[in-house]
Amino acid sequence: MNCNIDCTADVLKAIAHPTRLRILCTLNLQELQVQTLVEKTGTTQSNISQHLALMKERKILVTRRDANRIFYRIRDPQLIELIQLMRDIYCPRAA
Amino acid sequence: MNCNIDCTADVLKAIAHPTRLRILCTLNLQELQVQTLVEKTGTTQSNISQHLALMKERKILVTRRDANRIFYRIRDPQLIELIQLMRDIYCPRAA
DNA sequence: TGATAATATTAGTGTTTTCTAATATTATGG
DNA sequence: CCATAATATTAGAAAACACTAATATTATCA
Repeated sequence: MNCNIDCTADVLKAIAHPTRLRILCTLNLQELQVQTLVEKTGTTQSNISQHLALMKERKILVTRRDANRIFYRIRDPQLIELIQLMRDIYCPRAA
Repeated sequence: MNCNIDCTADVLKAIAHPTRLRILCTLNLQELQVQTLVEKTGTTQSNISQHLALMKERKILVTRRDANRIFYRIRDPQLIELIQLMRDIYCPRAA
């Protein structure tokens, strides 16, 4: 009956934000550098960097450094399925 | 590539709260009246009522009236599986 | 009908989150 | 070493959220 409530709520909160969801959907199964995510999401570098840090802290994302670039990717690919399932149930596509 | 970002984020946000998650885990597959949820979660009636309303608005919960009691249940049972999967991936049990 | 039980709503306040702007850090190549 | 590119950090203001306390609504039953 223990649902690890606080921890689970914390992780959910970390993905429950439009910009962070957009980052996750953009990443999908590939790894991308910060600059690419900035361009694709249309917000500032600082803003993206903060959202990335938040998700990295919670082990949602992992990084790899290559020279002075940092590549981010989703640690557990199941997360994408989870998000899509949530969308299918609660946000059915219009037209 | 469309993830229905804003809608999905909104639903996720609605479940990403310790009290609301506790309500969902308490409900699980049964229906319960408000008073029962108040007792099991240990917060105030007003507080529970507000959280319930929020989840009902987003179609996460549905209600049934019986006399002057309102019974709440989770609309889509898959949600429970989703939450448990999230917990398994990100919040592995200690001990 | 009037008292009571169950639930919902509202208003206000305190806390948390989010964003922006400025600045710092790290690594590279010339 | 210096200029530059890529990323991270910080501080502060604005917005969103959550809680409490008080009150309203709805339905029952004596």
